[in-house]
Amino acid sequence: MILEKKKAFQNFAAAKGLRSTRQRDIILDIFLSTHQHVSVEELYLKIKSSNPGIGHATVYRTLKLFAEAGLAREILLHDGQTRYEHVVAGEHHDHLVCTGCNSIVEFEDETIEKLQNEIAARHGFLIKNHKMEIYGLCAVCRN
Amino acid sequence: MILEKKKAFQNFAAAKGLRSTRQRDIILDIFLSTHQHVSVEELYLKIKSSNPGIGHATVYRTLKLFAEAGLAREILLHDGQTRYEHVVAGEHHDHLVCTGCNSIVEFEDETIEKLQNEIAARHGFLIKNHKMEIYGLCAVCRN
DNA sequence: TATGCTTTTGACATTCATTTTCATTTGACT
DNA sequence: AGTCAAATGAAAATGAATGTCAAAAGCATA
Ligand SMILES: [Mn+2]
Ligand SMILES: [Mn+2]
Ligand SMILES: [Zn+2]
Ligand SMILES: [Zn+2]
Repeated sequence: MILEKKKAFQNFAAAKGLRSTRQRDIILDIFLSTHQHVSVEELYLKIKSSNPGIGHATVYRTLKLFAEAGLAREILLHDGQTRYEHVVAGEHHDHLVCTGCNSIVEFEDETIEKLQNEIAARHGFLIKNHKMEIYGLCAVCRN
Repeated sequence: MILEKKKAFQNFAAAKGLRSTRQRDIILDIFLSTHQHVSVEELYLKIKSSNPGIGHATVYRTLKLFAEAGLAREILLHDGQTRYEHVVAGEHHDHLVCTGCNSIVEFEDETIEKLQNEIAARHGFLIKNHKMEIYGLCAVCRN
């Protein structure tokens, strides 16, 4: 799965005429080894610990590339930090976010997705993407 | 309706021991006279034109109060600006956002709201709020 | 392997929304 | 009027993200 993603990025890079660089390899490795919903800063720090040379700007730039390549999805929750999560081909999910402990639970709901399409159609919208987040307290934090 | 909101803020302020100030009155008046989904900056400029003395910080602080008082809802779209919209008691809606012309269409969907509650319950979450935005091109911009 | 051209990088500066600071002003109560 | 905490606003600070640009690195070609 990790190999597939590396392959996918290689293909994307080749198609776009991007060069293969040590930095991009490292950042991809570390991103793929990371849990879901990493903030750019978290990732940057993790990268720095093994590769002190890599700069802030490069991490930002490279994550945008991953998103463009379809490997990563940008997530904007309400903490002022951009996060990225792994994209699993053909899958989609939304998020339950605990405002107590910041944990995130993922969920999928076919019916909601279908209703979203209907709503968009009814208003003549052509959907590009959507976001849906439910904020509240998780089972642990509500007590 | 405007009077009710002013009353509601008075009550909120009284309950919280907040003082009644000229600035808060002005900001509330202008907020209530404003169309939906105003950015803080837009509101600030509108306020300044009639009341040059009022500061940036006060507008930010006061809008947060309105949100806390239940008069306003903070809306974070993806343009880096915080917006506020009017809250109509007992009503809730979500947004279709056109990435072409930045227009916003509001919609309500009972079924989706119900499904959200079920999902949260299934995961033991206590919902505080949620956001759902569908991004795409409106009927005009898709052509 | 060396050359030449172009992309990429990273240190640093910059931007921009929002928050903080803090001296001054103001509201509310006596 | 006097007291005092709350509120204000100008200016500075913050912090995420982006822009700049000289130096470094990739890659095609000789
Ligand atoms: Mn996720
Ligand atoms: Mn709205
Ligand atoms: Zn929690
Ligand atoms: Zn449009």
